[in-house]
Amino acid sequence: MPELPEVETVRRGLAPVFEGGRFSRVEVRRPDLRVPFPPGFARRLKGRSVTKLARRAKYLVATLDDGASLLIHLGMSGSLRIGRGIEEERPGTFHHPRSKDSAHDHVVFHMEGGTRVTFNDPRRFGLMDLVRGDPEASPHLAGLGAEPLGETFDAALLARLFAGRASPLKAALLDQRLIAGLGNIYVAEALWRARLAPARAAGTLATATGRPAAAAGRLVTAIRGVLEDAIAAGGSSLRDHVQADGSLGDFQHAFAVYDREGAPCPRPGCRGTILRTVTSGRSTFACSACQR
DNA sequence: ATTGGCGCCTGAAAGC
DNA sequence: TGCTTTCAGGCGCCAA
Repeated sequence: MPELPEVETVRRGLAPVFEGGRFSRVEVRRPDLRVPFPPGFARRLKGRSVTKLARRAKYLVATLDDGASLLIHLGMSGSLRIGRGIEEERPGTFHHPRSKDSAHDHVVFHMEGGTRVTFNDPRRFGLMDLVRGDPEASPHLAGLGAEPLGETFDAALLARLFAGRASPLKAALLDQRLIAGLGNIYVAEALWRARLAPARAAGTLATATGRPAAAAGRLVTAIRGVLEDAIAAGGSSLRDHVQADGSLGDFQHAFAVYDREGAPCPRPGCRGTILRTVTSGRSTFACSACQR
Protein backbone atom coordinates (compact mmCIF):
# COMPACT_ATOMS: atom_id res chain seq x y z
CA MET A 1 0.00 0.00 0.00
CA PRO A 2 2.45 2.60 0.87
CA GLU A 3 4.44 2.14 -2.28
CA LEU A 4 7.21 4.38 -3.53
CA PRO A 5 5.05 7.48 -4.17
CA GLU A 6 3.43 7.31 -0.75
CA VAL A 7 6.78 6.92 0.99
CA GLU A 8 8.20 9.80 -1.02
CA THR A 9 5.21 11.90 -0.01
CA VAL A 10 5.82 11.06 3.62
CA ARG A 11 9.51 11.88 3.22
CA ARG A 12 8.72 15.31 1.86
CA GLY A 13 6.31 15.98 4.68
CA LEU A 14 8.67 14.78 7.37
CA ALA A 15 11.93 16.25 6.10
CA PRO A 16 11.31 19.77 7.49
CA VAL A 17 10.89 18.28 10.96
CA PHE A 18 13.59 15.62 10.90
CA GLU A 19 16.38 17.36 8.98
CA GLY A 20 18.29 19.52 11.41
CA GLY A 21 16.10 18.30 14.23
CA ARG A 22 17.27 16.41 17.29
CA PHE A 23 15.58 13.62 19.22
CA SER A 24 15.17 14.68 22.82
CA ARG A 25 13.45 11.38 23.62
CA VAL A 26 12.07 8.40 21.74
CA GLU A 27 9.18 6.41 23.15
CA VAL A 28 8.85 2.81 22.02
CA ARG A 29 5.61 1.31 23.25
CA ARG A 30 6.04 -2.30 22.26
CA PRO A 31 8.98 -4.64 21.70
CA ASP A 32 8.44 -5.17 18.00
CA LEU A 33 6.64 -4.33 14.80
CA ARG A 34 7.08 -6.93 12.09
CA VAL A 35 10.51 -7.51 13.58
CA PRO A 36 11.91 -6.56 16.99
CA PHE A 37 13.34 -3.11 17.48
CA PRO A 38 17.14 -3.36 17.64
CA PRO A 39 18.70 -3.44 21.11
CA GLY A 40 18.94 -0.01 22.68
CA PHE A 41 16.87 1.58 19.91
CA ALA A 42 15.42 4.43 21.95
CA ARG A 43 18.59 4.97 23.93
CA ARG A 44 20.77 5.14 20.83
CA LEU A 45 18.47 7.69 19.19
CA LYS A 46 18.24 9.97 22.19
CA GLY A 47 20.27 13.12 21.70
CA ARG A 48 21.06 12.36 18.05
CA SER A 49 20.24 14.83 15.32
CA VAL A 50 19.17 14.01 11.78
CA THR A 51 21.37 15.37 9.02
CA LYS A 52 19.35 14.06 6.10
CA LEU A 53 16.10 12.25 5.37
CA ALA A 54 16.29 10.21 2.19
CA ARG A 55 14.28 7.45 0.60
CA ARG A 56 15.43 4.15 -0.87
CA ALA A 57 12.63 2.18 -2.50
CA LYS A 58 9.93 2.02 0.18
CA TYR A 59 12.33 2.79 3.04
CA LEU A 60 12.84 6.10 4.77
CA VAL A 61 16.52 6.56 5.63
CA ALA A 62 17.37 9.15 8.27
CA THR A 63 21.10 9.83 8.53
CA LEU A 64 22.16 10.62 12.07
CA ASP A 65 24.97 12.81 13.33
CA ASP A 66 26.85 9.82 14.74
CA GLY A 67 27.05 8.14 11.34
CA ALA A 68 24.31 5.62 12.01
CA SER A 69 21.05 5.58 10.06
CA LEU A 70 17.48 5.10 11.16
CA LEU A 71 15.50 2.98 8.71
CA ILE A 72 11.72 3.13 8.68
CA HIS A 73 9.44 0.95 6.60
CA LEU A 74 5.71 1.68 6.69
CA GLY A 75 4.63 -1.82 5.80
CA MET A 76 1.01 -1.78 4.79
CA SER A 77 -0.66 0.45 7.29
CA GLY A 78 2.11 2.55 8.76
CA SER A 79 1.74 6.31 9.01
CA LEU A 80 3.62 9.17 10.60
CA ARG A 81 1.93 12.08 12.29
CA ILE A 82 3.55 15.40 13.02
CA GLY A 83 2.29 17.37 15.96
CA ARG A 84 2.97 19.49 18.94
CA GLY A 85 0.70 19.84 21.91
CA ILE A 86 -2.65 18.29 21.25
CA GLU A 87 -2.91 18.98 17.56
CA GLU A 88 -1.41 16.57 15.11
CA GLU A 89 -1.46 16.22 11.39
CA ARG A 90 -0.23 13.61 9.03
CA PRO A 91 2.42 14.55 6.51
CA GLY A 92 0.66 12.50 3.90
CA THR A 93 0.39 8.79 4.18
CA PHE A 94 -1.46 5.79 3.06
CA HIS A 95 -3.26 4.74 6.15
CA HIS A 96 -6.61 3.54 7.25
CA PRO A 97 -9.17 6.26 7.76
CA ARG A 98 -10.10 5.35 11.27
CA SER A 99 -6.72 4.15 12.41
CA LYS A 100 -6.15 7.28 14.43
CA ASP A 101 -6.63 4.94 17.33
CA SER A 102 -3.76 5.78 19.62
CA ALA A 103 -3.59 2.14 20.66
CA HIS A 104 -1.56 1.70 17.49
CA ASP A 105 0.79 4.59 18.14
CA HIS A 106 3.86 2.40 18.58
CA VAL A 107 6.68 4.93 18.46
CA VAL A 108 6.81 8.62 19.38
CA PHE A 109 9.82 10.70 18.39
CA HIS A 110 10.00 13.74 20.66
CA MET A 111 11.99 16.44 18.91
CA GLU A 112 13.94 19.16 20.64
CA GLY A 113 11.69 22.19 20.51
CA GLY A 114 8.55 20.22 21.29
CA THR A 115 7.48 18.77 17.96
CA ARG A 116 6.37 15.16 18.06
CA VAL A 117 6.42 12.58 15.30
CA THR A 118 4.15 9.62 15.98
CA PHE A 119 4.36 6.32 14.13
CA ASN A 120 1.02 4.53 13.93
CA ASP A 121 0.71 1.08 12.38
CA PRO A 122 -2.38 -1.03 13.12
CA ARG A 123 -1.23 -4.07 11.18
CA ARG A 124 2.37 -3.82 12.31
CA PHE A 125 3.83 -4.86 8.98
CA GLY A 126 6.23 -1.96 9.26
CA LEU A 127 9.72 -2.06 10.72
CA MET A 128 12.39 0.19 12.16
CA ASP A 129 16.07 -0.47 12.39
CA LEU A 130 19.19 1.37 13.37
CA VAL A 131 22.24 0.57 11.28
CA ARG A 132 25.83 1.70 11.55
CA GLY A 133 27.87 2.79 8.59
CA ASP A 134 26.61 2.89 5.03
CA PRO A 135 22.88 2.10 5.13
CA GLU A 136 23.08 0.76 1.57
CA ALA A 137 25.19 -2.05 2.97
CA SER A 138 22.58 -2.97 5.56
CA PRO A 139 20.65 -6.22 5.14
CA HIS A 140 17.45 -4.30 4.44
CA LEU A 141 18.79 -2.23 1.56
CA ALA A 142 21.66 -4.28 0.18
CA GLY A 143 19.47 -6.62 -1.84
CA LEU A 144 17.24 -3.97 -3.36
CA GLY A 145 17.17 -3.49 -7.09
CA ALA A 146 17.08 -0.42 -9.28
CA GLU A 147 15.50 2.83 -8.13
CA PRO A 148 12.80 3.36 -10.76
CA LEU A 149 13.17 7.14 -10.58
CA GLY A 150 16.96 6.93 -10.64
CA GLU A 151 19.09 8.11 -13.55
CA THR A 152 20.32 4.65 -14.43
CA PHE A 153 16.88 3.16 -14.86
CA ASP A 154 16.27 2.88 -18.58
CA ALA A 155 15.14 0.42 -21.23
CA ALA A 156 18.56 -1.18 -21.51
CA LEU A 157 18.69 -1.87 -17.78
CA LEU A 158 15.14 -3.20 -17.73
CA ALA A 159 15.94 -5.52 -20.63
CA ARG A 160 19.03 -6.81 -18.83
CA LEU A 161 17.05 -7.43 -15.66
CA PHE A 162 14.22 -9.22 -17.43
CA ALA A 163 16.18 -11.13 -20.08
CA GLY A 164 15.59 -14.84 -19.92
CA ARG A 165 12.87 -14.64 -17.30
CA ALA A 166 9.80 -16.74 -17.85
CA SER A 167 7.94 -15.25 -14.92
CA PRO A 168 5.02 -12.91 -15.57
CA LEU A 169 5.77 -9.22 -15.94
CA LYS A 170 3.70 -8.55 -12.87
CA ALA A 171 5.84 -10.84 -10.71
CA ALA A 172 9.06 -9.41 -12.11
CA LEU A 173 7.93 -5.85 -11.42
CA LEU A 174 6.93 -6.72 -7.87
CA ASP A 175 10.32 -8.34 -7.21
CA GLN A 176 12.13 -5.74 -5.12
CA ARG A 177 15.48 -7.33 -5.97
CA LEU A 178 15.05 -6.26 -9.59
CA ILE A 179 13.23 -2.95 -9.33
CA ALA A 180 12.55 -1.55 -5.88
CA GLY A 181 9.53 0.45 -4.88
CA LEU A 182 6.62 -0.82 -6.91
CA GLY A 183 3.65 -2.56 -5.32
CA ASN A 184 0.43 -4.05 -6.59
CA ILE A 185 -1.23 -0.75 -7.42
CA TYR A 186 1.50 0.91 -9.44
CA VAL A 187 2.46 -2.29 -11.22
CA ALA A 188 -1.11 -2.53 -12.46
CA GLU A 189 -1.16 1.08 -13.54
CA ALA A 190 2.24 0.97 -15.22
CA LEU A 191 1.39 -2.17 -17.19
CA TRP A 192 -1.82 -0.57 -18.39
CA ARG A 193 0.00 2.57 -19.50
CA ALA A 194 2.53 0.44 -21.37
CA ARG A 195 -0.25 -1.68 -22.93
CA LEU A 196 1.36 -4.82 -21.55
CA ALA A 197 -0.46 -7.82 -20.11
CA PRO A 198 0.47 -8.74 -16.51
CA ALA A 199 0.83 -12.39 -17.47
CA ARG A 200 3.21 -11.76 -20.35
CA ALA A 201 6.64 -13.27 -19.80
CA ALA A 202 9.16 -10.74 -18.53
CA GLY A 203 11.80 -12.08 -20.89
CA THR A 204 9.84 -10.90 -23.93
CA LEU A 205 10.98 -7.34 -23.20
CA ALA A 206 14.48 -8.30 -24.32
CA THR A 207 15.58 -9.51 -27.71
CA ALA A 208 17.60 -12.69 -28.16
CA THR A 209 20.74 -10.59 -27.91
CA GLY A 210 19.58 -9.02 -24.67
CA ARG A 211 18.71 -5.66 -26.18
CA PRO A 212 15.52 -3.89 -25.19
CA ALA A 213 12.39 -4.56 -27.20
CA ALA A 214 10.14 -1.61 -27.96
CA ALA A 215 7.92 -2.66 -25.10
CA ALA A 216 10.79 -2.19 -22.65
CA GLY A 217 10.98 1.47 -23.51
CA ARG A 218 7.23 1.83 -23.12
CA LEU A 219 7.33 0.16 -19.74
CA VAL A 220 10.15 2.35 -18.42
CA THR A 221 8.29 5.44 -19.53
CA ALA A 222 5.09 4.12 -17.98
CA ILE A 223 6.74 3.32 -14.64
CA ARG A 224 8.39 6.71 -14.38
CA GLY A 225 5.23 8.46 -15.47
CA VAL A 226 2.89 6.76 -13.07
CA LEU A 227 5.25 7.25 -10.12
CA GLU A 228 5.80 10.92 -10.94
CA ASP A 229 2.08 11.51 -11.39
CA ALA A 230 1.33 9.76 -8.12
CA ILE A 231 3.96 11.73 -6.22
CA ALA A 232 2.55 14.95 -7.65
CA ALA A 233 -0.94 13.91 -6.56
CA GLY A 234 0.25 12.80 -3.14
CA GLY A 235 1.94 16.11 -2.72
CA SER A 236 -1.16 17.98 -3.60
CA SER A 237 -3.15 15.93 -1.12
CA LEU A 238 -0.89 17.10 1.69
CA ARG A 239 -2.72 20.36 1.97
CA ASP A 240 -6.09 18.65 2.07
CA HIS A 241 -4.73 16.14 4.43
CA VAL A 242 -4.54 18.55 7.32
CA GLN A 243 -8.29 18.70 7.70
CA ALA A 244 -8.47 15.24 6.54
CA ASP A 245 -10.67 12.30 6.70
CA GLY A 246 -7.66 10.19 6.00
CA SER A 247 -8.00 9.60 2.31
CA LEU A 248 -5.24 8.15 0.22
CA GLY A 249 -4.24 11.19 -1.69
CA ASP A 250 -5.62 12.41 -4.95
CA PHE A 251 -4.06 9.76 -7.09
CA GLN A 252 -6.57 7.15 -6.11
CA HIS A 253 -9.06 8.97 -8.31
CA ALA A 254 -6.70 8.67 -11.25
CA PHE A 255 -6.46 4.88 -11.27
CA ALA A 256 -7.03 3.52 -14.74
CA VAL A 257 -7.35 -0.12 -13.78
CA TYR A 258 -6.64 -0.73 -10.10
CA ASP A 259 -9.80 -1.63 -8.18
CA ARG A 260 -11.88 -0.83 -11.27
CA GLU A 261 -13.18 -4.28 -12.12
CA GLY A 262 -15.98 -4.11 -14.67
CA ALA A 263 -15.31 -0.51 -15.63
CA PRO A 264 -14.72 0.41 -19.26
CA CYS A 265 -11.08 0.76 -20.20
CA PRO A 266 -10.27 4.47 -20.04
CA ARG A 267 -7.92 4.36 -23.01
CA PRO A 268 -9.34 6.46 -25.84
CA GLY A 269 -10.69 4.23 -28.55
CA CYS A 270 -10.43 1.05 -26.51
CA ARG A 271 -13.69 -0.75 -25.96
CA GLY A 272 -12.33 -3.21 -23.47
CA THR A 273 -13.41 -3.82 -19.90
CA ILE A 274 -11.19 -3.96 -16.84
CA LEU A 275 -10.90 -7.51 -15.58
CA ARG A 276 -9.81 -8.71 -12.18
CA THR A 277 -7.89 -11.95 -11.90
CA VAL A 278 -6.23 -13.50 -8.90
CA THR A 279 -2.64 -14.63 -8.96
CA SER A 280 -0.93 -15.92 -5.85
CA GLY A 281 -3.98 -14.79 -3.95
CA ARG A 282 -3.45 -11.24 -5.14
CA SER A 283 -5.73 -9.15 -7.29
CA THR A 284 -4.54 -8.24 -10.74
CA PHE A 285 -6.39 -5.62 -12.76
CA ALA A 286 -5.96 -5.19 -16.48
CA CYS A 287 -7.77 -4.51 -19.73
CA SER A 288 -7.90 -7.67 -21.79
CA ALA A 289 -8.40 -5.74 -24.99
CA CYS A 290 -5.45 -3.35 -25.13
CA GLN A 291 -2.88 -5.01 -22.87
CA ARG A 292 -0.86 -7.65 -24.67
C1' DA B 1 17.99 -21.26 -9.17
C1' DT B 2 13.69 -19.56 -9.86
C1' DT B 3 9.15 -19.21 -8.87
C1' DG B 4 4.74 -19.87 -6.43
C1' DG B 5 2.27 -19.94 -2.16
C1' DC B 6 1.49 -19.09 2.80
C1' DG B 7 0.97 -16.42 6.94
C1' DC B 8 1.80 -12.55 9.70
C1' DC B 9 -1.73 -8.62 11.43
C1' DT B 10 -5.95 -5.64 11.90
C1' DG B 11 -10.00 -3.31 10.28
C1' DA B 12 -13.34 -2.54 6.58
C1' DA B 13 -16.61 -4.64 3.87
C1' DA B 14 -19.35 -8.23 2.44
C1' DG B 15 -22.19 -12.18 3.57
C1' DC B 16 -25.69 -14.63 6.20
C1' DT C 1 -29.38 -5.83 13.24
C1' DG C 2 -25.40 -8.33 14.55
C1' DC C 3 -22.33 -11.83 14.08
C1' DT C 4 -18.98 -14.31 10.99
C1' DT C 5 -16.15 -14.56 7.02
C1' DT C 6 -13.45 -12.60 3.51
C1' DC C 7 -10.22 -9.53 1.77
C1' DA C 8 -6.45 -6.13 1.58
C1' DG C 9 -0.97 -6.66 0.76
C1' DG C 10 4.68 -5.94 1.82
C1' DC C 11 7.62 -9.19 2.66
C1' DG C 12 10.17 -13.19 4.76
C1' DC C 13 10.04 -17.81 4.52
C1' DC C 14 9.37 -22.42 2.73
C1' DA C 15 8.77 -25.73 -0.91
C1' DA C 16 8.85 -27.62 -5.56
